[in-house]
Amino acid sequence: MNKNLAPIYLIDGSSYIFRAYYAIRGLSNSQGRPTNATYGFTQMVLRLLKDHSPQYWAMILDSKEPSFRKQKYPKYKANREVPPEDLVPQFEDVRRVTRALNIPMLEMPGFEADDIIATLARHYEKQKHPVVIVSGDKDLMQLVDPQIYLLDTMKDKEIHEAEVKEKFGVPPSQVLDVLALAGDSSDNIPGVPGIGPKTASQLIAEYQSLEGLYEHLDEIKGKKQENLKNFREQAFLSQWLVRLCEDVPVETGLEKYAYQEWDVEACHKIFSELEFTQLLKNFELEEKKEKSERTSYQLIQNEEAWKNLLQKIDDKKCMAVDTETTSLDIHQAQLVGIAIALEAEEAYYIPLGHEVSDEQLDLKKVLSDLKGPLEDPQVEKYFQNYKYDAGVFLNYKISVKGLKLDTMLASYILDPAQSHKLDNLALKYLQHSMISYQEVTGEKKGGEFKKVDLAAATQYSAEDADMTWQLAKCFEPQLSENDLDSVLKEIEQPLSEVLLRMERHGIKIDLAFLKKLQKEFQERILKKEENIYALAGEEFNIQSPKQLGVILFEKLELPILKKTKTGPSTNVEVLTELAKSHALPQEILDYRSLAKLQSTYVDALLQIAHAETQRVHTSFNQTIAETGRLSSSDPNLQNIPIRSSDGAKIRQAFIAESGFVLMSADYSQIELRVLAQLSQDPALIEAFAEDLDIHRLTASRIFQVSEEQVTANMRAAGKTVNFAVIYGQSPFGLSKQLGVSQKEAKSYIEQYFMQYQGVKTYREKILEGAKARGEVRTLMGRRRFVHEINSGNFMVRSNAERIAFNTVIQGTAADLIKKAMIDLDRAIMEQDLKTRLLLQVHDELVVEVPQEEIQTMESLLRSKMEDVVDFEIPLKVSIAWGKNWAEAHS
DNA sequence: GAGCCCGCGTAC
DNA sequence: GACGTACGCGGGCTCG
Repeated sequence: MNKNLAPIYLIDGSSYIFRAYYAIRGLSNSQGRPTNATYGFTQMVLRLLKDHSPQYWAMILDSKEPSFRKQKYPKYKANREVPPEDLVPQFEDVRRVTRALNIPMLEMPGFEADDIIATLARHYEKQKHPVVIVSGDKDLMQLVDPQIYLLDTMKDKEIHEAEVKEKFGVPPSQVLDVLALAGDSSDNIPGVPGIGPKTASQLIAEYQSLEGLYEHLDEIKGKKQENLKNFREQAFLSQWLVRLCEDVPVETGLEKYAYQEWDVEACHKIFSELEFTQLLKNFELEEKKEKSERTSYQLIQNEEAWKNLLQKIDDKKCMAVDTETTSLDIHQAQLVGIAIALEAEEAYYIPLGHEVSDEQLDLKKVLSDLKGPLEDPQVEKYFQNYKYDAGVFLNYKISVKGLKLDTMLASYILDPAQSHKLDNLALKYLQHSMISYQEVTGEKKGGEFKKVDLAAATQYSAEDADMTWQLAKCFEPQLSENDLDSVLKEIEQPLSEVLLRMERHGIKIDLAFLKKLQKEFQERILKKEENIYALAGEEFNIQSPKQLGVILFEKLELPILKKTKTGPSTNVEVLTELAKSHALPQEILDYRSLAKLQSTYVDALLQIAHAETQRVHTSFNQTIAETGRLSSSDPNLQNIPIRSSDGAKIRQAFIAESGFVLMSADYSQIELRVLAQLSQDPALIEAFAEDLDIHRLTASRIFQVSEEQVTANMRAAGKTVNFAVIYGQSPFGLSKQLGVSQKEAKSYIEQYFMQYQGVKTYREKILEGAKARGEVRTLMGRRRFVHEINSGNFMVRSNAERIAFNTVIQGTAADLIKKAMIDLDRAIMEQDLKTRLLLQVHDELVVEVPQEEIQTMESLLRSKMEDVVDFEIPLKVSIAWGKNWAEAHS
């Protein structure tokens, strides 16, 4: 191939439309217009453009008119005659996209796309101009030669002569006859009965061609010969059908296929119509520069401008605020600048720490001027992620008050499943595509904002504040229309202030103890490792399920009990079973649990604890869990081990400051109590009213024995079933967990609902409401959409039903503890106590209490948690304390 | 080397 | 296919 010339790319558009249609299912815009094929097609073209930047190209499509093949042989492609109903309108969309992208488009009545491709390919081949056929279609492989190859963009594969030979066993020139002989049921190419692709390849490889084969028909044995003889005509008809026409009357001047820039306006129009939002975003990058010049954000660089801005803030008493800092880690973050919006499209940027020679106001001066309004609750504020910006200001001893609305929290409350990032929200709710941080810092990653020049920084940062303002104005009516005001204003927003304090305070780690533990674990891990290598007879990476699989299932020939997507499973369940027949699996299990504790907890905590203070500062994420729970990360302190004895050692490393204790308050069975209250099931209500052992009660009811007759095993089963109900577990899942038959598990579930009729009707009521409204709500009005609840697919629907029911229970429990945190925090502030809230673990609060406040806090925790709502069902809290977290569990 | 998915395991 | 909600580790693959 002549590598000095830019090849011409001939795109087999029609085949891509079909491939995209079948590969992507169920994509449509909000009007229900199908877009799957168009989307896949467009993606392919853009990918081609990005990866190969063709200088010459053409989009070749099938004509709507029947081809010459069809006229001679009506059955040809008969089963493809009527394309699926939801594909039909997409043919025109594909043409519009092609026109918008300014790709030369070719179609010719009476010919198929393949014929046009063959014509052009042969034409340029003769001129020694390289050709790339963009297609995965095997019929086109007959065209491959030194000057021509196929590019399958979906598989990202180039098909040259060698690949063709590998696939068909013959060179490209003979592919035609292999295809003819083998036939193709999807195109109604008859071929010869009894001869498939394999046999066809062999025969053509041996006799070079169809003609050659028939000359030597006598050499073929048995049934094959008979079929070849009987279907000779059909074989040559097939050959005619498969052979591509190479003289379609099309334009061949190369200049006609030269690349041209796309039509931005047309692209914008069609992509908006089809709602290709991601693509739109790319296109809007183009327009953005103009736009950002139009909206004039103001750079505040001198005293006069600053005084003016302060005056305006004082007049309006309402602003959106955003900070730029040196780090996302709040403990490192130093201010680089502050952006303030006072109206839609009216925003200001105050640079304070840029590394430029331009004039900047003095940081101290600006902060001392701004402290008043920021701390004034009468000056209303909008933030995107208040917790972060307020934390930054707290680094400068400014305690922000007057949070009116946090757009991130509002987004979470409106739809917890959506993205809550500012740029995504601006695109979705304001149809505005924002400048990205990367664009502004001009670096792939880790770009530093303080190095950005002031003009660019103003455009970027003021836009953040502007969008925050505009989104807040957009969300306010939506929140009240959907009765979501109170959960935002009374739960999430106040909570974010509590969480900010918790995160900043952190929890103390006994580093010396943890280092000893690290050493102990390390030694035990090494010993296990030696045992494992001895038992396996070789060294391998124990942490690689793949390598472990080879040892267990190939070398030792242990049975494969379960498979994952990628190979045999080696999880606890499997290894526990295998441990009965071999010593190695148990050793692996022991190794794994130690290695897990070591890497996930011991190493990580030592790594992340601040050396001077010995404290770790988790992030409590408020907008992640779709049920309304919090999540914790960096590090995650909501999954510190408790069950195993080694795991519990890790809890000992969480300690109180000297003179303090750690106190933990646990809600007892909060979710079951919520279930009892919401369902009003009489048996559950009575059980909790009398403080019975609920798991024992459930056991006695599902096993139909008296409570005294319930054994420890039965109680354990009762407990499992109680949880199974909350999670919506199926008989299959329950049976696996309990180790009983599916039939048995099914009877437990049935018994449960029989015995607790109130729960049964309540569940039905929730599902009914969910089906009618497409959403569920918690006690405090927190909403979660469950669109899939009306799906025709059993599995999808069942999943939605589990989500619906579980969300009401789990989410209500989350509401309760969140409210308790707010109440508790308020009481601590009002009474000016030294106690600090440190952690929340879904149904548990951990506080650090000075010795002299132990009694006070025990009763305060109890009252704030137990009295958080007025239920008929009593809420019960168990409290314990000690010098570390392990001791703080009773 | 960064970024992502997978398998696995920890919590409630 | 089968239990709701999370986070994060190490392995291993892809891509630049």
